[in-house]
Amino acid sequence: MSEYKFQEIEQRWQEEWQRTDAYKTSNGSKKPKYYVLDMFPYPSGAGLHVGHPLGYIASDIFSRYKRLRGFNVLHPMGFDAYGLPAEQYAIQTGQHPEKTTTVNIARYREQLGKIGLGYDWSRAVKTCDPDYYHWTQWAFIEMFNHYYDNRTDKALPIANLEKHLAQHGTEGLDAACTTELNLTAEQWNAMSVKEKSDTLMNYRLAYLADTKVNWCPALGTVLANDEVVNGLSERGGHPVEQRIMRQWCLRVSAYSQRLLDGLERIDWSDSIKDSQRNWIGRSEGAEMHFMAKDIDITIFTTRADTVFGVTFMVLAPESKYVSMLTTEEQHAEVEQYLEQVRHRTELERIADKKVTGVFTGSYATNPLTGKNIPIYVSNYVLSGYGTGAIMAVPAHDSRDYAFAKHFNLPIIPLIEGADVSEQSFDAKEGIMINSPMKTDAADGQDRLVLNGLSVKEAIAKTKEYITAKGIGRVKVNYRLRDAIFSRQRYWGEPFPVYYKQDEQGESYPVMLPEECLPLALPDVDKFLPTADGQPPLGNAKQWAWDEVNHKVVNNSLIDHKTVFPLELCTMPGFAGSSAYYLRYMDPHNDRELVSREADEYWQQVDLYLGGREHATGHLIYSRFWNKFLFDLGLVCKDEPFAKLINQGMIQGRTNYAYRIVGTNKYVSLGLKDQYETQPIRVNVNIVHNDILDIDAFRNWMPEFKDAEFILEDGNYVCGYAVEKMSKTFYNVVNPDDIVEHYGADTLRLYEMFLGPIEQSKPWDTNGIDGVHRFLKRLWSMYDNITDTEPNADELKSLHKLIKKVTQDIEGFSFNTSIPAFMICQNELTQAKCAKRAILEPLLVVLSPFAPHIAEELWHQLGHNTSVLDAQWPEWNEAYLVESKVKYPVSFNGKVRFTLEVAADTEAAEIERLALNDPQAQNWLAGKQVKKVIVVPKRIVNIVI
RNA sequence: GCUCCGGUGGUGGAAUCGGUAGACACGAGGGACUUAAAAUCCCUUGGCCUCACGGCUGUGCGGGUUCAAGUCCCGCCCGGAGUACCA
Repeated sequence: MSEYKFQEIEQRWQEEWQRTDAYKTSNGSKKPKYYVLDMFPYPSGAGLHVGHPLGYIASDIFSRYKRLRGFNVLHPMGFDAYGLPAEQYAIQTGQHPEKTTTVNIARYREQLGKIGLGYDWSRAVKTCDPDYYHWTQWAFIEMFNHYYDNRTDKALPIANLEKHLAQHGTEGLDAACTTELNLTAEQWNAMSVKEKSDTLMNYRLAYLADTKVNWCPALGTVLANDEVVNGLSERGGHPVEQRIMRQWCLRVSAYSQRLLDGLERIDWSDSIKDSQRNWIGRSEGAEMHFMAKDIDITIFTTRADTVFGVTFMVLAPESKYVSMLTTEEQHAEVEQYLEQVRHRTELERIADKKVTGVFTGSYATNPLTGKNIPIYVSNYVLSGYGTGAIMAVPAHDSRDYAFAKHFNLPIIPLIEGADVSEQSFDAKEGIMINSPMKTDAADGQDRLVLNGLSVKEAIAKTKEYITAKGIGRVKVNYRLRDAIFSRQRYWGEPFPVYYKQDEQGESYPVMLPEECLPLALPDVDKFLPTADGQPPLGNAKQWAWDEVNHKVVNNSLIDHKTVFPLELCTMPGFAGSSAYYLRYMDPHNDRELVSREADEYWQQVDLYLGGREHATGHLIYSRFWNKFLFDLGLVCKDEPFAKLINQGMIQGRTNYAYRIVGTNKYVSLGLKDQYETQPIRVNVNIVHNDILDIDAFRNWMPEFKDAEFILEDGNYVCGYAVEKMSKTFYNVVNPDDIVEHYGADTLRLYEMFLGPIEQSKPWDTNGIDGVHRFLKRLWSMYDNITDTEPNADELKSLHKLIKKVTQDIEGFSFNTSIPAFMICQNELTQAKCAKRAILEPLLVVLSPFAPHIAEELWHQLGHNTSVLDAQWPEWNEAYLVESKVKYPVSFNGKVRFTLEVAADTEAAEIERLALNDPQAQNWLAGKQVKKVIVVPKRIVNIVI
């Protein structure tokens, strides 16, 4: 019996596949296409751990399956090469991030290759490659040159807008914008270059604006909302504070509704669609106008029905109304409050739920009751949502309630039975009362009366009323904010932007001509910000744009006439990852992002695999970016990813040893309660099945050199806990080690066997031997192959397997295929079967999971073409069926039979077969059959 | 708080449309081979009762629908994930 030499087999086939370009995909093919994509990794210095390949293995299985099914499969891989760790490393060591990144990428490719993942590396992209970011910069320029037209619901050239403004001003314009403008054509035409530039910024899809940003002092850069978690930076966990800065932004919010609607048409998990819906945060409500003397304060509310319970108003500290409404007497107090708010970091704001606020001194008139109500400023109102001003209804909003209690403001309940003595009644249900209130002036005509209506009816009626009276209008609001696109970092895509000055010396941005792209990232001697606080690109000496000669020149030549300074910020991480899936379709095209032919051939990603942590980041930005390119007519699908699967995270399984306090003695898990112990994390790589390798432990670190042990049954048993996989917990398992020990095929099978792909689970090698044994047994089956015709049992076993595996792969539940292989193998071993007609198709269905062993055995069976190009076998239902009664069970006066019959057998036929079966008749002997119930799945219940 | 997902043996997890609950694997126990060990193979393995045949019970808890419920419905408990002054 020959030995299963997996190392030799795997190395040989990996080299062979590489030599023959086995995974190269062509764009022109008569076969139907299928595009499988993994979220490309950031190549970190730590290399891959066993958690990373989970999704890659799954997508690899799926691509191989699709290929065997006759599809032309695109399965590329690349690298999201810009990122903070390489830059932080550069700051510490002076090593150029490009160098670090190149080394890390080489390491990743080697590791991925060892797992036998079949990527077409000729299509690989990396985001830091100028040939790649050429198209990131290009897309940015296009966004700058477009605005969003709400009428046609698409992006249009900014030139159209300029023409409109020149002819009609803002009259008749319905475009996504930062603030609603009211301009006449004359006003527009009279503007200076700089003024026009500023005005257009209000509409451009990529625009420069002073915005409140998340500033992270430790990282020296701003962060997008999705990069801030609980007031700390996602990377590094540093505190983040609010600052007003001039930044490039993308008008993602213009696409809110389309991003929402698109979710209906794509096959993503409910949970991730839900996250996106939540993040976009559509809410239907009403805008209403409250007058404070001659100042019109517009508010947004979803509870128009509660307008009779408004007892005060609140403005966000950043609201433009604050300065307009603050009275002389209140001025000092308001200023002090604003100052206090300004100095708080995001984290402090989240942690501190204390009610704060200040009275402006002004009053507004409730447009429905005519009553005067005080206007406050408080940071519980956000400037970025709605209009930055609210009508406060303390009886029915918990935040307003807390504020009213604190400042002793009246609380008027508006819903029958609502007890508001202790807390507000926030539920949107009940019958309205006090609307209008008894104290309201009775003008007798056309008044809004809500009493007796349900909340829902009252909202509708109020909206109708305020619209008719011109007090307000129906309005939809979105929580989704525009993406801040500038980062004060070195290691990112440079903006293709330079700054000119007008006659007054005011600067405004100008895009580089598209034919001058890519604008390459310049060299710097230091990766830190400059002494005067400029971003790291401020250190570059060659960073000025010669407008005449179209080239980057030395900064000393800047004269603001023909040579201008270039933008010092770089783009954020999501810039490069937003359209990379398009580039794989046509990676070497130097004239466009993707050719029309390539785009029309590949269309969109059919299957996308990645972690769910990108739900509100990358997966929103990509959809936005793609929709924009779709509007421009450059891509043919308005959604980038037809189907999305989120693989779960593999957590670490940390092993613990228990040191007896104050000694260098360690007690086994089962005995530890007899001592006072202190748990110590042990390197998982010196523990097998929770049993510690004592010699390895002594050699692990000097402090354990003389360690003594109290054993149970001759072994030292470790405890365990599930934690994040991390170097500091000594629980990182490197896939290379597993590959060396068990082989790539075992690793692949085992990762799939661990559980459902979408579920997070700890890495636990305790079961890996079982999977490895399966492969060894399988290997030994191929020692004696005969050409004998298979019998019915063998065919049934094989076809059961084909059916199961086919359905599993289609349904993406690979974990249940592994048992199917084991069962089949078990059945065949019992049948002493080594028949070619059985084992050949078996190899084909196994090959996506364990490609190396399948390829080796395939060749041993005499094939001289790769198993990659075999044909996926179809199962034959006829082999699976025998008509016989199984499992007669009696209970509660019934006899139940399961019949194995063909799937399309009629109910009457099933009943006949059941009653005529000899085994069934034996059971029914001497009993009166009262009723026969035939239910789906060929189950027969006979009531006696 | 809100939204979503989940709760099945000692463990990871199976169970398609409501139809034999616990597949498969690990672990554990027993056995074969071996001087011995490793490797390999075989048997047992939810709980309770029984020499056995077999029976009872059992999918977080309490109800319900159904010939039939891990699965569907109602009400709880517990765990996980996401999100949060979003008016």
